[in-house]
Amino acid sequence: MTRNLTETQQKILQYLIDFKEEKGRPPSLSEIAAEFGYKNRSTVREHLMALEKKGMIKRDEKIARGIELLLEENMFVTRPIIGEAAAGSPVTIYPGAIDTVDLPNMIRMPKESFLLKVKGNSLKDAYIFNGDVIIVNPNSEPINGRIIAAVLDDGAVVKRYFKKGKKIELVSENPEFAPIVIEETHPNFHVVGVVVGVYRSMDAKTGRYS
Amino acid sequence: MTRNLTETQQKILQYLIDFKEEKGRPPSLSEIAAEFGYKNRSTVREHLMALEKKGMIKRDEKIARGIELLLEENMFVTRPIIGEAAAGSPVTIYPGAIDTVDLPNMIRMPKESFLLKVKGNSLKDAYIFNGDVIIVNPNSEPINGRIIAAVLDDGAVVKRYFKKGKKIELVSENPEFAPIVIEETHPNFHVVGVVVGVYRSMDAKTGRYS
DNA sequence: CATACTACCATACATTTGTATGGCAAATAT
DNA sequence: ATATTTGCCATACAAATGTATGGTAGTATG
Repeated sequence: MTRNLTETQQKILQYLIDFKEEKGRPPSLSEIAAEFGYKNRSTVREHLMALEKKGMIKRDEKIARGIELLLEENMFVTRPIIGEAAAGSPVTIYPGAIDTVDLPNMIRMPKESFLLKVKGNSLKDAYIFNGDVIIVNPNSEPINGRIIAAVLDDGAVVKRYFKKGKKIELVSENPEFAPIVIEETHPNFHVVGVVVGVYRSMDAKTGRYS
Repeated sequence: MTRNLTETQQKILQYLIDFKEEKGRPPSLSEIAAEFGYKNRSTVREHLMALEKKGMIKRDEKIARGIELLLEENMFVTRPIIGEAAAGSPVTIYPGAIDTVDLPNMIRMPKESFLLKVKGNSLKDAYIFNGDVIIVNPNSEPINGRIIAAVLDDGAVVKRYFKKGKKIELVSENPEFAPIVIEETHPNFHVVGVVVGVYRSMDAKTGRYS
């Protein structure tokens, strides 16, 4: 029966997802009503029943906040990749999502973090390869020796970070590229975040990237 | 004030985590009481207040299921690794967790999947290295060419899977190891799951694994 | 035109849920 | 030995929450 959702239903479903993501629990009928300006919980209930009928949620009747999101049962969740990163030559980070990657359900983005898809094999000495997805956490402080993503002048770089006095050294994993040394106060340098992990999907038929 | 938790408090905290993991929402006082055989919600409330005082949870007072797990606010969530896997030589998968890995918060296990830590560099031709964590999905059907984890006789193998007629060929990424060929009906062969991804934490100071 | 669906409201009701206070027994600390 | 903490219970209460039924309006659908 999974017909298309009406506009209202879509908005409510989105709210259910966002609310749960943020607060860690589903909203109550009252909370949904307040969000959408409904003066009545019954209205909300009807929408929820519609969403249930269409297979988007499962309601635990009689139970407070008994809303289960069936979307989350999927094994894979599609997440946006907001740019591409290469080690040697800077690559622009696009403002919007340019690509998506299917991450296992277990992989859920904290709102702050984002993904970059690695282009080329210039990071191979750090065991990061073409097509890998790096997880960047913008809230981590850069620590000497950690791999960071940064904006430098006209593009983005992914390099190992070393702060030495008032100078910052950005070292590529690939010895072919000489370290970049800049002043701490460099006007067009901004650390985007620390690379906290690498994820590689095994979806590809071969699992190889060459 | 984060003193050590009493035994009861630990059990309740664990229940909060498990419940939320499974049902997608925190439990109510009644549900906790039922679980532990308390005839009274006040008892539960006292334990929750103790947990809050000790900084383990945050309660949204007056709100149904207003229990926030402060553990989950952390950027990293500790997940159990249930075994170690090498490409060449089979390694036992232990029944319980033998080790843990800190995954970014974004990485949350679907109940079905599990993690294996890779030992040695024998999978290096698949760009999987010592210390990497592979994500195994037991519900995926093995497809020719995919890397699978399987139990063979006395241990576990992680190899590329090829089914050719009534024979199954398990190919190591490392050419030093000859392919294993078994009958489809081999009594002690069981596919554990398909390797759907690889995760590598960048926690290590250097980010290198050698 | 009649029918069905969507979207909202009002009112009423029963449960669930969290809160509050007081009491009791056993273990632990001073 | 006396106080404190821990762990549990009983009872009562108020608010939050989900349910139920009936009503109005607009818009599609046949």
